[in-house]
Amino acid sequence: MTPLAARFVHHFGEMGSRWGINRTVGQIYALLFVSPQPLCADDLVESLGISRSNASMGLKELQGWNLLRTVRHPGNRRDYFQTPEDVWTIFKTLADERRRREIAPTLSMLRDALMETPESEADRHAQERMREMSDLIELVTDWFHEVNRLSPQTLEQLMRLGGRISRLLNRKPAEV
Amino acid sequence: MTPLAARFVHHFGEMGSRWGINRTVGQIYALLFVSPQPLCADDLVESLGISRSNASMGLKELQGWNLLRTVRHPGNRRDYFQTPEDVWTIFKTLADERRRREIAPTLSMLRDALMETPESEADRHAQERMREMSDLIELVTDWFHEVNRLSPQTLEQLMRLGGRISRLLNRKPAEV
DNA sequence: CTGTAATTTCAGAAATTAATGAAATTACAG
DNA sequence: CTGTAATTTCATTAATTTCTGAAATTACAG
Repeated sequence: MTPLAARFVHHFGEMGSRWGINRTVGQIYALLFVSPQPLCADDLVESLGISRSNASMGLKELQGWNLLRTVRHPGNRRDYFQTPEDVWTIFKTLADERRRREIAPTLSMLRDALMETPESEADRHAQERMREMSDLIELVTDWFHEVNRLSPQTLEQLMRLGGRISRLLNRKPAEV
Repeated sequence: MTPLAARFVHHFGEMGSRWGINRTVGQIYALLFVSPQPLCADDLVESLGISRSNASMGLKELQGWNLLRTVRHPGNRRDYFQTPEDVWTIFKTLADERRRREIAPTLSMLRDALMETPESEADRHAQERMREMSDLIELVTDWFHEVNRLSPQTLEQLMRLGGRISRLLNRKPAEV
């Protein structure tokens, strides 16, 4: 690994805990992301100085996130791994997976709680708050899900528009 | 705490680790969020069965995220805490803080790395990948930042539009 | 098929993170 | 001011998470 790549890999290791992944998983993904060719588990062991089993678990974790592509060479029984070429693909996958793991369970809990008949004034108030949270989360995640289906070009167009979006929205409905 | 509130609080405790906060912090915020009135540290100690020092540290952590409002009653030296009334405010604060903590450091590292002169073909490729990542992150976070400044009404309008946004974007530029 | 290279599993060790209780500090009611 | 209620700090303990090495399993080259 060159010093440049090492800095990148090191940073991903450090940030890992803030992003809800462990150091090794962060480093593995960083290394695969900047690598010019796919790497096998033993490459990771050597470059990152980790155990073979740790490499295996890290790769499995990343595969569970749908963040890896596997490549096989005929006449060689090793698995080689790479990240998707297109960074938008990575971004969308990350967004989808985080929605599934970090938001969907909460939405489901909220829906259940909102079905209950409140037993007291305190419950009534709690349900009101939960309703507000539920509506907001649903609105934001459904929107994100929709927008995530747009083509990278349309998405970029939308992003570049930024806050000027409000001008578009303030036209009269018939125009839209 | 009623069973309904307890379920909500328990869920936030469980999800804490996925969200990058500890169990106690998650539970404190959940309890304050559904509580009809502001609570003091000792209320949290009693309701959550945690130590006084843990309550203090949890509250400090949440204040560091700008997620709490403090209320004081004259003639009483206790601090009372509540969450903002408007869930959009909470959402925006969360988004801003996460950008600052989880994304800004990476962007800064990428900018530094992209200033370096590549020493090899591998470095050249690594920088190309970092450039792609940097551009994407910058585009998305700047956009998010802009959109976060819109009024809750405009924001809701945009969200409700969902994927139909592409129709608006496909008009000829002069119209926009 | 067979032998073995490659991967995975998993129990325990190591490292990290969270929570407690006692002591120190702060801040305000009287 | 003063006394004390309230909060914060911090060293220690507890809990959790991560990592390793050995053993088991898988899968494919020959």
